[in-house]
Amino acid sequence: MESATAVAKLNGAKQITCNYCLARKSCLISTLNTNENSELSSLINHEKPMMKGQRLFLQGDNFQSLYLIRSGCFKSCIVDESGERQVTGFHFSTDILGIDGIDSRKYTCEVEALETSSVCSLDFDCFKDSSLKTNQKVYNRLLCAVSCMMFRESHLMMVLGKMKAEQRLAHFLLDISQRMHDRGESAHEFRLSMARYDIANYLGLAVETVSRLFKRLEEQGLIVANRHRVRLMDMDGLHYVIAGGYLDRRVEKPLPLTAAG
Amino acid sequence: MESATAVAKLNGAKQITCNYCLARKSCLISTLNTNENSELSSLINHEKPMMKGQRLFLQGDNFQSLYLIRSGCFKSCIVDESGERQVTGFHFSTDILGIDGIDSRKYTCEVEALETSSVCSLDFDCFKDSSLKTNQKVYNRLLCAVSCMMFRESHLMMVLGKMKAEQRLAHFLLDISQRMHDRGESAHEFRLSMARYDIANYLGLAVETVSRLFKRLEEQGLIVANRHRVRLMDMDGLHYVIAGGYLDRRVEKPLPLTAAG
DNA sequence: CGACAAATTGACCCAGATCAAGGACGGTGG
DNA sequence: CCACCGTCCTTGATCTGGGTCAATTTGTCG
Repeated sequence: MESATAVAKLNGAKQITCNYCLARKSCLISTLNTNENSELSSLINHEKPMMKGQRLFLQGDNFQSLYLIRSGCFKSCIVDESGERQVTGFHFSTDILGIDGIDSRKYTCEVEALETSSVCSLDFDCFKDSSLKTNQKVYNRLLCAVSCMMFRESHLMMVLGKMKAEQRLAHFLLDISQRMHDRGESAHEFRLSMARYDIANYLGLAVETVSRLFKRLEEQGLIVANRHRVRLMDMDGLHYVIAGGYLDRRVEKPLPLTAAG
Repeated sequence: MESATAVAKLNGAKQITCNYCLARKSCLISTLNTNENSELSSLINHEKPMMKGQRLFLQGDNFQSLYLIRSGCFKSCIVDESGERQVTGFHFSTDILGIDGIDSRKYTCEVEALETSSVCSLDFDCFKDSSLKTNQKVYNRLLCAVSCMMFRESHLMMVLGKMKAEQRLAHFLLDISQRMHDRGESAHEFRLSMARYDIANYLGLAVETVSRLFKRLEEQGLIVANRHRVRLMDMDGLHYVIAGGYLDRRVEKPLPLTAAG
């Protein structure tokens, strides 16, 4: 309910510096920020933490800032006329939010914190002017980030367009795993902050199906899942599932030997 | 088969100028190009026309240029390990191709002409340096174009994730219609250069389903379709279908009047 | 005109949606 | 600390949209 850009306005949290930011090593602008205390750093607003369920901005809000995720987890979704939501992505530390608003000057999706999270905001116009004038490397990094997101999205189309339910979930898990790894966390065990409902919506499946699939992957010995905690036991196996491998293996029930054998 | 960046190298077609380009009015750099004969214009390479089936670049090719579509129609797709293709988009005049390669310096999808088409190429590094130094408006327009593409893609997720087959096709037709309109062509009647197979793949459906759906939409009096030629008869009706409206109306068979009426 | 690819149409069936009940958690208040 | 409640998750039973297989039909191009 807590609307949107409101967050951007209650800036009194300026005491936080980039120096201890966990996302610093792969932040859009951190590298420059540490070396030369450039004028860019004055554009960064360290917002105060957001609670689970709070929205960073709503679809249709006026675009003003880009947001860099410092910690936590967000989901983005678009809402159609009838109010139906489609989850379009999950976002972790160092991801950039709000790029969709650059062209239309309105955010075209809404973003919600899935757990206690924090972001830095970056007034886009100031950022643009400043980075174009004084530090073009930063502007380039933005473009690279975008290019990278497009790569991710096109692969998601493969998932939604061509894969079966079990493959979709396996892909989803490996994708999260990879992103965790990229952030220096364990690729084998992590927390899934999002609800089953969100995963289902994101993958274009019913919640019940997702639930059954978690069970099935577990029966196949590929993962161990308990609510939000997930451990990947057999990454190769998961890759094999995506490639169309054993679609119905049960680990504990090998086929009984028969006389025919 | 005709590989890739090869096209970029056979540049002897420099005699073509932007002045008569059909895509000029909404080209990434045309506006500047006409006013001041900026140094940007020297970076634009008017490639010679491509034949149907020819590839602009392949997945994995080294990234060097962005391409602006002058005329024609392209499809982009990604290829997985097993060689399966997923169509990720269709592209018309003024669209920009190759953005996906900026980050990784490799094109991450392949692009193929669906009919005789032509493009301009733009060496990205030169373009970047030049536009950052002398004309930042252009660089901004690139970012806007990207932002715009992301908007399109997120909506596509809605289509693939939540919609039923008939809704997907209706959405697809209206999307093409809108883009034709944006380019100054008829929104009500146009040519679909892509094969049914490509549409099916793009929408995550079977070819047979697409075929049946074209028929169904025709029976409902919403469109008239003959192979590659399509006329939208009832745009509101199509919107209604997307919203979940009449899922099985037959136009020529109204319910017979009964005594109960 | 013949041959090959694209599109259509029909018949059948299964993955996954939907409907309907529980069960397990997490937060709140006593 | 426990009891209550609402929400999220799981599990089972049933139904159906659309995938798959197979057979024509229609274009298209040499």
